[in-house]
Amino acid sequence: MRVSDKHDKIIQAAIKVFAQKGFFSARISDIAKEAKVADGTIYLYFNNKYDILISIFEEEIGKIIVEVKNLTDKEDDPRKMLEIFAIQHMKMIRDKRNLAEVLQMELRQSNKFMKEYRNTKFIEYVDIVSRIIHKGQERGIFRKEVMPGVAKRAMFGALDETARLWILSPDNQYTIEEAASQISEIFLYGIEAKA
Amino acid sequence: MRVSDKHDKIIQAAIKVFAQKGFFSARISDIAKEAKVADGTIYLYFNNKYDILISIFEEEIGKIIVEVKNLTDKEDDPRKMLEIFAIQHMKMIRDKRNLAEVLQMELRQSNKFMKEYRNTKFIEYVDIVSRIIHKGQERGIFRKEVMPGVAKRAMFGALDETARLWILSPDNQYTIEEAASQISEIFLYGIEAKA
DNA sequence: AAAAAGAATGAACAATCATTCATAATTATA
DNA sequence: TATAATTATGAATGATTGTTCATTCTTTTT
Repeated sequence: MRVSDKHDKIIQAAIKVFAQKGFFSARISDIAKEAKVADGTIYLYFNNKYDILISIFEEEIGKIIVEVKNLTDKEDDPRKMLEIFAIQHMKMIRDKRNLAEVLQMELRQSNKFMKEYRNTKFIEYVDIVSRIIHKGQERGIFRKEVMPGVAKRAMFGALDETARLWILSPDNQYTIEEAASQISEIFLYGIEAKA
Repeated sequence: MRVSDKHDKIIQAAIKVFAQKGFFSARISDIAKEAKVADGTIYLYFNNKYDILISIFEEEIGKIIVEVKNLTDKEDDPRKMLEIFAIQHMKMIRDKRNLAEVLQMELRQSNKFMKEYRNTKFIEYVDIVSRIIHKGQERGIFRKEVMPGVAKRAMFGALDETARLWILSPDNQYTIEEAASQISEIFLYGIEAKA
């Protein structure tokens, strides 16, 4: 087994365990068990428990950013781009539910216990929305009065919260795609310049 | 000093400490120190650490619900009601920042470690939005195609995420009131029936 | 095949804290 | 004022668990 395989096995196990129990309640021994590895082995690949979490942020968000950027960049119309972002974000959450839970839960309180760590990857991700909105405003498609800083957060928050509750009770009235297109529609009507 | 005073002193201290450190990193001794009380005294008023957190949820959210309900109920127009909710929510976060942090951070991961606890108070709060949207749809002010379940979450999520980042860096371009009215405007344009 | 290097193991360690409880201080009652 | 009842204290306890490291297993090199 290649070294990198074990690194990844631990990461994948940690995503699962963190998602189930949360960072603090998760035990190193839980992760080790899930990864089918001895407790001590984890410390051959990571410095400590935090380091595992940070690695999840860095590596896994990195992959998502690339994916979503590629897809939105294929479009030129900011309206379409916004819709694609919404749908991709939601699909990602559906397909990588454990990862999504870790990101959503721990991201929010990460600044509590990792004072020094700034999650630049995450900022980069949200800024995809920011740039789409900016582009739309430059072209006169979106209203100028809308503050881009507010709109991007609002858009992301709307998607994220909807996704969060969808995770908690997936036996829902609507599919994740329906939710995504509803939200992007609301935002498009909400921010586009009147004809 | 009346008994209830000490109960409240501990709650207020806990809000402060939980906001600063997060639930897990907060020590009972930190709370005791902040409340100017012995460690053991806390256990005369609360069963355990979780119990303090749950009490914060129950008691403090309860107060907020009453406030916001009273204010929105003074209005009859769903459009106005939505705006009032947005502004009140944001103002609350500005004025009770510590409380807001605790609610936002811990609420999200509370289901990870408190399996049995369902935060009915919180659901009640978000349902204020839900009912406003429903009302608007009944009157034909808001589009029927908008799914109320999605819209309420999207609205709440937008407010909450914007507030969250505002808390993290309050040296912002915009005031919390500006953000609130922007978001309610986006949503109103987004969901209202075309003339 | 023997020796060296590299990986993996998991029991043991040490530090951390939530919680308890014997004792003390305060307040109420007789 | 004496006694009982209530409230508060904080040192000690005990359970938990992240991390270490002596040892074993595996692979590579000579």
